Amino acid sequence: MKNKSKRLVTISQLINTHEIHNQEELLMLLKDKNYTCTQATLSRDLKFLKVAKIAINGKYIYSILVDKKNEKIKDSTSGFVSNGFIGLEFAQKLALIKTVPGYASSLAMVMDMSEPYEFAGTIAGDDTILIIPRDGTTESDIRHRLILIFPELENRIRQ
Amino acid sequence: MKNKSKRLVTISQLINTHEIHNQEELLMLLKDKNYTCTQATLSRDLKFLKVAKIAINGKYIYSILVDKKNEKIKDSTSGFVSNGFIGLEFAQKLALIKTVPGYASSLAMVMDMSEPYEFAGTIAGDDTILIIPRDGTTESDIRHRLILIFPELENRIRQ
DNA sequence: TTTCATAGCGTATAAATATGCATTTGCACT
DNA sequence: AGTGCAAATGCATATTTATACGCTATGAAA
Repeated sequence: MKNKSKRLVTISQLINTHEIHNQEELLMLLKDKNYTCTQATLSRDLKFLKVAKIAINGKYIYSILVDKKNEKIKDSTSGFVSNGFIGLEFAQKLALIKTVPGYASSLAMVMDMSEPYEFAGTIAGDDTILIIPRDGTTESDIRHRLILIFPELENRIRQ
Repeated sequence: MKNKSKRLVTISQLINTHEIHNQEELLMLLKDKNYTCTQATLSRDLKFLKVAKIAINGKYIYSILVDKKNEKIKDSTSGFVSNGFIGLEFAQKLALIKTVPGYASSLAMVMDMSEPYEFAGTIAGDDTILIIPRDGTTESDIRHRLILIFPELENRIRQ
């Protein structure tokens, strides 16, 4: 169960680093990394990750549109930025992230850059970020999305 | 034979203007425009056009990647007092206005000056304004109020 | 005009993907 | 520990998509 978010992170990494042509192939790659699941689960994962299958010179490969940006951000700043993270809390259908004073806007900026569907918008103060979830988005959806953006915070984001 | 290129153009237009969930649906839309072909042909066309099927909001829709980016670029360049306005959205009974980075507070200030009854309050970040509607205020009320404040944005505010 | 070569496409079907349903698992709360 | 819930997942299958194969139409070259 709590394997899911790790698997999602792994999948998005694999997709960014490999040419994956179908879900069977992805299944194998995951098996190599000691994740066992079925094609059905992958289908659901790919849906969640907004992975697209697209033709590139005659072949179909998977690609993550939004998370490609993520990758770039992560490379440079994410590790540093997420230092400011203190905690996540939900109230009135809204998500609130507490940060070290001064860190809120940079954290929010990183979050916004990948334009996650689940976030209708975010507003950052000095030490608090307010995330307004899109209607229909669950607390769990928000958590998963945040883990994708900040994998290193998984333990603290997971419920 | 030379019908193909026309069809391809039509297809890409349809994809940019409709939410198409599968090739059957596209087939129907094409039939409406007097193109007759089979699913097999569409599959080849979509491959050629590098169209991707991607999950948005729980549904799968086709999208042409390059054109999506263009759209985003277009959105953030217009010219008026309401310069920075990018978009309006409702979530969790709140209204969210997206602006060009840096523009949120000036836009919010303009809105606040007329002290609209419908707004219990507004909070501006860097590129997002959160409007908290008074209890009993509907989405439609908010839209009308915003149109009064920014008449030039009517098309983009009206649902 | 005849002959090739090739692009375009339909048919049938293979391959790939999505999903309804049932089951299991983990968690919160007694 | 026991109960109830919701998330996670597998299984089986429906749905969707890709493609092998063969036919036709078109144009180029002889």
